[in-house]
Amino acid sequence: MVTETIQKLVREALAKQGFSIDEITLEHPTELEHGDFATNIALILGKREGRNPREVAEEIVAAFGNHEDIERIEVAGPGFINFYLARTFFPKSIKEMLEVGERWGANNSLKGKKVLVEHTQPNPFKPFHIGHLMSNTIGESISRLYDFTGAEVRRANYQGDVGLHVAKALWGLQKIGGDPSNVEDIAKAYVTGNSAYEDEETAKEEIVAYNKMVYEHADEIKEDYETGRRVTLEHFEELYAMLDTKFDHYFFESECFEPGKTLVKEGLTKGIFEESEGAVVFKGEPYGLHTRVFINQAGLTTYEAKELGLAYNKMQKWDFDVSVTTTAVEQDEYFKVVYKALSLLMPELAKKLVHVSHGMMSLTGEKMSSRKGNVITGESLLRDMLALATEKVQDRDLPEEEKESIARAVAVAAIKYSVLKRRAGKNVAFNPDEALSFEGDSGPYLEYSHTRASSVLEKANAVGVVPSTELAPQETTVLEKLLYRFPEVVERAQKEHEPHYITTYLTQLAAEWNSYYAAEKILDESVTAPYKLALAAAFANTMENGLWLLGIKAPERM
RNA sequence: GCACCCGUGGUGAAAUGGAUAUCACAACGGUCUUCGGAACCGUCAUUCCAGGUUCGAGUCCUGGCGGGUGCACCA
Repeated sequence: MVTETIQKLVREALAKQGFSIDEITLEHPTELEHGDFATNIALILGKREGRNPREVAEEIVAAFGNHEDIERIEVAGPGFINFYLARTFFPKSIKEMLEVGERWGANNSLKGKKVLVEHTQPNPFKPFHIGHLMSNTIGESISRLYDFTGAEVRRANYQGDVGLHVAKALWGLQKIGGDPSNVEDIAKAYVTGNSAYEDEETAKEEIVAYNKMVYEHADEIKEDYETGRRVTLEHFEELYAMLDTKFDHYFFESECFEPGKTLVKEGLTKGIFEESEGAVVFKGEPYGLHTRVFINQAGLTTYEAKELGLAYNKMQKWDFDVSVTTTAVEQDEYFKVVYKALSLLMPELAKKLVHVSHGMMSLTGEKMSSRKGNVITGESLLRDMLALATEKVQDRDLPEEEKESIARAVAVAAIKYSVLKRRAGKNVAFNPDEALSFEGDSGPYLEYSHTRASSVLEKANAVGVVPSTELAPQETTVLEKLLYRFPEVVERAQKEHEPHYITTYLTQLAAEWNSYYAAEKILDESVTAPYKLALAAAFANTMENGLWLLGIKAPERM
């Protein structure tokens, strides 16, 4: 990359002038007029040597060697050194991105590594709620970012198929005479069971008894349990397909309590855990954390112990190098405690685990499902968005089947974009009206920008114009100045587990493309038409890859 | 009470300790609807408060104020 070229030149110039510095940071100035890259080394050196930073900058610049990719170097402001890339650099970069195609933006930083990404974690017998939608969106995007490092990536799902929620649903099914093979009945049964558990003492006792039966796999509930579990899990698969996610591994709580218990017992003999009030706990206080129960007084493993079991099971299943888990921020403190305990038990394993949290989504605008008096779940949100997107494409002159896939792509883009446009840990105020306006700052806006480029490419194909980077216009466009940065953005997003860098970049890129598109006619029969077409192709390629990283499809038309 | 996260135009967001804080929505005013108007161009408006560190602070530190989340047998 050019960054390495510049770094090297800086190092050489510094050596020539007798300066030394550990790290050379390069950044893109906010203002494009300030150049393509800038470094603040002169400010640091000036401070260290007690000299005027501008003077130091001038000396460094004077020692610079020439390079074909660099047109000029300037000292600016308090002592920044600004680099302006040569015109010839840009056509080269466009050529390269077109050649790389599908993997444009990818790198090989983790080639040969195995990365497991756990996300979504819905529970059988319970609705797929908005938190699951967020975890799915972020988890899938992180998976794809890792894919772009050259690592082998597998997606894992961890689901609670035992526990009180299951008991509530099974008890509820009995109560309302529901059909365990019907997901809607199960949803109703869960609501019934849940409120009965809160309000009625006898119901509560019965549900607790059901819970015991669930753990014991008792004959009385066996059939309903298995049917309900299978049906709800199958139902989730439909949602995953809509969201364009697939899982390679499924882990269940019912498989995790045994190994979890074993680990805790082992830790107890090593003094990592201790007994307290009849339970087995991990004291987090010495580490600035809090105490949590791993095995309760009844001798049952809690979620904490199962988490340890899960980590163990994952490792058994696939010997990964990194395992990322995405959950809601509510679990931040919980994860700190569990990982601390694990780091004492199995330090090698604990080192490989990363927890990424996402914020909570709140809905504004009180629309859609809430009108019908239902609770808004992740599923209902998805379906409502789909219905509205379908309405939107209705009047397009396209085959029905294509309209359907476009509506799906648009609905998913609207939701995913609003989740991925901000830092992962921040709460999302989702406004369906805004996301559905499909204007400006939105997923469909990005998709639309892409279809405009596709459309030009199609037209060019029809009239026989072929993209070429040979004859470039004199002036470098802002579009070109943004396009070559894509791999840097990808790298940063992956390292920080922050897909929103991609979203922000793509939005800026799309705005620039639309602006260019409005100002320039591409197929104008001039000698530079093939170059402008190459720009359109490079934009389409970058947008497609970028959207893919967000888990969003880029239709050819919409 | 303690801990963690967060406070940026009217609204939703962005910003690697850098240069004049960047976008979008809303509002207002425009655009030969050309290769697709789900677009483009323009106007308007912002870092919670008080100290501190720094050549330089939305960003780091201390103290307030406001919001969210978590703190023993739920997941």
